[in-house]
Amino acid sequence: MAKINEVAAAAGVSIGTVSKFINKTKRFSPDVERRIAEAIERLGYESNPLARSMATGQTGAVGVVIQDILNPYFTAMVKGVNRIAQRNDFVVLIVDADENRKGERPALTKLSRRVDGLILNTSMPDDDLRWTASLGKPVVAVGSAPRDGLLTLHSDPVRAGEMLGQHLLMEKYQRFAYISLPNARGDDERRAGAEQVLARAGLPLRTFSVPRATVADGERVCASVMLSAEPPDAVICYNDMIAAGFIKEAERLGISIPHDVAVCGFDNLELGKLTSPTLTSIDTETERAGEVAMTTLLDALAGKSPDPHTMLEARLVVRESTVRPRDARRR
Amino acid sequence: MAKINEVAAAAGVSIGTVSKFINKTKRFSPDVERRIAEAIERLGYESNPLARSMATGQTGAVGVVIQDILNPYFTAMVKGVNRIAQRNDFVVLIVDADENRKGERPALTKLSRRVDGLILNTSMPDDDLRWTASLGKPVVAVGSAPRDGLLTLHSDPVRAGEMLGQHLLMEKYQRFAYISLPNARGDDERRAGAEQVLARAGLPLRTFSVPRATVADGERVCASVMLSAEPPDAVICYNDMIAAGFIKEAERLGISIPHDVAVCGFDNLELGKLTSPTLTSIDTETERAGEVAMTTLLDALAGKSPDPHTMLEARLVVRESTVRPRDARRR
DNA sequence: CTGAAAGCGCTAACAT
DNA sequence: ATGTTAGCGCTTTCAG
Repeated sequence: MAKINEVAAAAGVSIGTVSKFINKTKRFSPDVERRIAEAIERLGYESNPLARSMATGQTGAVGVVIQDILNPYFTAMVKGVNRIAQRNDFVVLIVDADENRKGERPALTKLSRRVDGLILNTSMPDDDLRWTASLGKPVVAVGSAPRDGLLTLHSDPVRAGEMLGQHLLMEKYQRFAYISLPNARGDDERRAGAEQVLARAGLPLRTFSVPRATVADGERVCASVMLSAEPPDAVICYNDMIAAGFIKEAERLGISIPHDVAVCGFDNLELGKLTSPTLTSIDTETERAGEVAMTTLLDALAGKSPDPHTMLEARLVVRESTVRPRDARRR
Repeated sequence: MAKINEVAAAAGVSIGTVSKFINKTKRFSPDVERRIAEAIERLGYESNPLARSMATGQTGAVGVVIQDILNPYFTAMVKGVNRIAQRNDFVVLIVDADENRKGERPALTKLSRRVDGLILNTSMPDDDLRWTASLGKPVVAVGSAPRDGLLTLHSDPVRAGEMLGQHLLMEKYQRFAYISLPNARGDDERRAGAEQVLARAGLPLRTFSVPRATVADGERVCASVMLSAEPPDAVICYNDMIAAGFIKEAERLGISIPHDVAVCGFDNLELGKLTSPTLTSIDTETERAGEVAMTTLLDALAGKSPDPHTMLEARLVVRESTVRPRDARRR
């Protein structure tokens, strides 16, 4: 691979001139420019990004940390990030937190040395999150409440929980359960939102929990929730993965949705359109969130001081899993 | 952030000594080692990976190019790659080919400068694929037939098509259709495999096609396939995304699966367990493929010359979408 | 067993 | 308008 000095030699100019030409940081006489361009072309020269980073202190890379790449919620965000990144000639470095052996901090420290900024979408203890500000690079925390020193981007999870609760009340459900993913980001808030709305109607919310946000865990929890003395007639799941598993297992158990029980989740994943019945959920425009996160980061890197805290509006997406046919509801 | 010279100064040794100590490339007297360790600890020193790369020519990064990060097939592979990468202190750089504006070659050239090796899982013209060998870095092509100059990893797509065809024949289906994704990797082979098996039974295979491998496209094609003069009673889709969409739309159209038509796909995505009926598919152990790809790459980087061409066994996973209840089949 | 110094390829401030 | 040169932070050969 040709180096800048070879190009300079071939074009009969100095190495500095080539550098300036490449970075468009200075113009030269048409003759010189032509010679350089021609040399670059002929040698197939491409500037070495590492050497460039070394000299400029900028990497042209961003780090994205997500909880689990198998969860479409996270990949949707990555899609958005990727789109904006590639458009701006940035490269994205991805870390799957679930696969990370050695705690968050060491991993983040290592990662941060290789990138200009970070986008975080994980359930990370509050302490760790706050600590990231000390990395000396801009970080966008997706799904986190506003916080000094960080750029954040989120949609109100309490509000989302309320929407689901309110919707279920309007559909005349009576006995509510919440499937929690303890310690996950937004878990408490989603639950609290639903709980508040139900409490206002004088109705309690029972909580169950699963260890991971997977379809398999949703399946596993279904029987223990539904085959009990007083099963709920409406269950709100921490996310759509769990909800989808729950629905599938209910089908196997001969439990009819939404006739026997309503089921809903959060994130509005595409798989919610594939289940039978289709899944009611909360849409948070995840892909767009990724775009916004990356745009915000780029602005910060460009010294534009963007809005530090962006709030995205959540939307209730009602599908079959929570809506009883008219006559059934009347009983 | 502390630099190596500060550590050296603090420990009262030379900068070279610190470097050797860090890289365990040489041992020193207990006293010196203690002093260095202590200085590193106290200053919170971490070696700058960029400078290190500059000096060694190694980046500790791999590039992964996938077709579409929204397709779980690709993310499953990335999961596997990520696992092995993180275990070996490698970082992964991801590129979504669908979001890539400027052709494959420029994008790959740029990417390759930042990494030690590449893992490719895209549908790329054969020419381009062959060309990647000239990048001067090891590349693992997942899902590609063996090819000189490249490391490859794939499971026989013709065989996979055969399995599905044979299975459908055994279930006594008669009128077959294939939903193709033209130019996609393995499309021709999957189709050919099925076609051969059916031809042996004297049965033809009609081909339809979709522009993208998405659920939405599967939904869209369903009506035009099924609401025609002589609709098929068994359809093989290029992948599970298309198949899942097809199934969902069939449900809406009042077409019963597998009673009216059998549907199957490739990749054995998790969403195939969520549809109703559940989806018959071909499992290619995608996540493991990612692990193997990364392991192979690491071996190549370590100069171990691994098996250049690995073949993974595909497996037929029969679910509800292709199996008629006994009595229905007897008619 | 430890130190000095020459690079890795490029940028940017300073000369000319 | 173009050239010179001192770094960027680290590794590694070669001396001592």
